[in-house]
Amino acid sequence: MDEVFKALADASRRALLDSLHARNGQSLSELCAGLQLTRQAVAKHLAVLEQANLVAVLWRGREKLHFLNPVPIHEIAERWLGKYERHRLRLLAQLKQRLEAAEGGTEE
Amino acid sequence: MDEVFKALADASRRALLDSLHARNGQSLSELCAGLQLTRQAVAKHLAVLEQANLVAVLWRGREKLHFLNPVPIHEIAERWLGKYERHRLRLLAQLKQRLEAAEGGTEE
DNA sequence: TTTACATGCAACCAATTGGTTGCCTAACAT
DNA sequence: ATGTTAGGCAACCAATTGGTTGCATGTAAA
Repeated sequence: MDEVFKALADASRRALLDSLHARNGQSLSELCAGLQLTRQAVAKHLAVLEQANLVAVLWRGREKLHFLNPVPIHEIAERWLGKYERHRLRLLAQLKQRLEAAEGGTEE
Repeated sequence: MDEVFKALADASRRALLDSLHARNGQSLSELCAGLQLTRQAVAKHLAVLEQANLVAVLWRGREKLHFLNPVPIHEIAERWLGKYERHRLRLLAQLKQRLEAAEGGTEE
């Protein structure tokens, strides 16, 4: 669990997760495109994500395909949010979403 | 949002959140007990948590009381769980299971 | 077989980070 | 007024981390 948090702490790694979300099962070289990083750097990041069980890999020939695993992320919330709190916060988030949709603001 | 991930990346800081989750509104000195760290180290960690809006502060006299703010944590879950839908999550879990089975299943 | 492609491994470097020590300020208590 | 308690600020150090370059390995294509 410790490794999940460390894996998520880096913006490049979160970008990799985003990329995999957009298109799952990409190879290392494919993931390199658009990230202006060395292949080796990306490979290191992917290794961290694998270690944290956030990414699963499948070898096909000489290609290493990467797949997302969102399960550990879900487990994070379980730690500090009580059951009722979770429900309450979900309602708040939905309200916030609707308000932002009405204003057109998209923010990270 | 970036600061939330970095704040959560450290085990001591997560322990502080755990402590606040167990008993909310503790002062700095109270939070120091049990963490075998210097007061200054704990103060630094709390500053990071404040910066990330994971902890809210209330001054009472010369004491600084700390409160856990669960909203950013919830937003993390909302983000990734919203993006990566649940049914794909199950497919991936199954895929990973099959991969590990085919690989010889060396468990850690 | 030869060539090109996809990835792994290792050494190395700079920047960040977690932690310490030392000193300073502010609010109580006596 | 004086001492004590709660906390802040700054300099410094060691360990970690993100990134690079260079070379090695395995797989597919010509």
